[in-house]
Amino acid sequence: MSIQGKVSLPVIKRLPKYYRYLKNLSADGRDKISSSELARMMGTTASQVRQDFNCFGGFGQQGIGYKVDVLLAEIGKLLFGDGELLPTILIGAGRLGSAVSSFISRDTNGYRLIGAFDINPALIGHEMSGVRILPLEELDAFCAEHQPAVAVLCVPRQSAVELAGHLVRLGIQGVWNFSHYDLSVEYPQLTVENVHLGDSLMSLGYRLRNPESEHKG
Amino acid sequence: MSIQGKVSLPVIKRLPKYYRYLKNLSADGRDKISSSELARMMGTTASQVRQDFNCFGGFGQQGIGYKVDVLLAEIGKLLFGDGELLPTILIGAGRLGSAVSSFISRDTNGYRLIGAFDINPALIGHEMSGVRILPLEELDAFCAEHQPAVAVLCVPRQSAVELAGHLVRLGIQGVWNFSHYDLSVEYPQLTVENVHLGDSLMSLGYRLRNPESEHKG
DNA sequence: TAGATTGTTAATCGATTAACAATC
DNA sequence: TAGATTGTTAATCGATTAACAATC
Repeated sequence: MSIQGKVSLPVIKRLPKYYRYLKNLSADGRDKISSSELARMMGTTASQVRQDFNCFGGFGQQGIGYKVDVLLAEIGKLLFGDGELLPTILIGAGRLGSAVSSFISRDTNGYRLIGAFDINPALIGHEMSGVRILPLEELDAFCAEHQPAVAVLCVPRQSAVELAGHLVRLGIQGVWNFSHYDLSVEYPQLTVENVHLGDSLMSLGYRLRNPESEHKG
Repeated sequence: MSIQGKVSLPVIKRLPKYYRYLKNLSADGRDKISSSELARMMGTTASQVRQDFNCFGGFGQQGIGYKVDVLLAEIGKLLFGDGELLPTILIGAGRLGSAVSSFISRDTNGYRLIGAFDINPALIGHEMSGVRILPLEELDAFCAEHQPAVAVLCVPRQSAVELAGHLVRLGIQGVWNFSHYDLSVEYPQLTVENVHLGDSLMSLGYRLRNPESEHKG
């Protein structure tokens, strides 16, 4: 329930996955689930499921299992806080930015998209996922007024570095970074999620070209 | 140089990152680099850099360091093979698909986008990153003729599961999966890279709401 | 009570880091 | 030769898995 201060990153990264599976179970009308069944569904072990849930305080019932709605509520509370949505801005409203903006408003909880920015005059003034696209020059004034907590960067890699420095000075706490640049190295004062789309595809290719799981001593 | 059969996933996932940094060094005209300097730049340790490089056979020079172009060539060869590009199709040519298609052709090596598919009549026939968008009905015939190795799925989560099963039967070896569904659980015969955009953002939010790195015993 | 399943501690496993001899 | 830096083995660290007593 309350944070023990000792939750490791691997566990945190699994929380959204638990949340997705529990959402599905809930939609299917299931009210109880055991660690072993959940583990089987998710491709992990019952031990890990129980270990993970116990980082936050056991909300299962011995001999019975876990109540789906209790788990959903507890993990939801952990992920999204107590209802207060994090004000979020998006910078770079091109194709990627546009796609990601709909994730923010549709596929995640815990965030509220309050502004979008671009330098392309052709995009400025248009609406995207419920907000109007503003010119980048208005970023400072906007942040001074609305105090966003999170910035989602969908800009080319070069721009990302300077922009991150600027965002730090504007009081941004977290960045979701789509550029091919590791912002966390240069800006440890930010909470950064580096998402390098090309990297994933490259490592997939490596694994395809070097199959290790088959007929090999 | 040749694969020892014992390269762990964490190492593989770091290869593209090494590749990016080495590309930058090369562009800056650097010809040599030590493990410690590379580590400092990337936010890791010299030990890890050397350990990683030695999974594939040492291509450094004791007392001197590593030659940037040698590293680039070796890691490039590991990631992309010996020049043969993996034929790749993309399914779902909406905003996300459109954004990702440009990554495939611009920001990665080792892949060749040979086809794109969608069910939306408004998109069919249009060009996207150098290929024409075809109706999904033509997928089977297309695969029979061109034998793609990789499929990039940018479709809603429901569609992804059935589609993956279908792709397996069509002989696809790897899937880059953007849907909110863990294909690797249901299709272990596929090499899958699950990219759940919402998940990243959720765990970023958790970390923002639970700062652990500051004034705490 | 008996069966099931959690909470939690202990054992294992694997990845990262440190150390140092080899060598350029 | 002396200094630097790799290759590689050993030590540490952390995460996952196994085991089992507690308990519904």
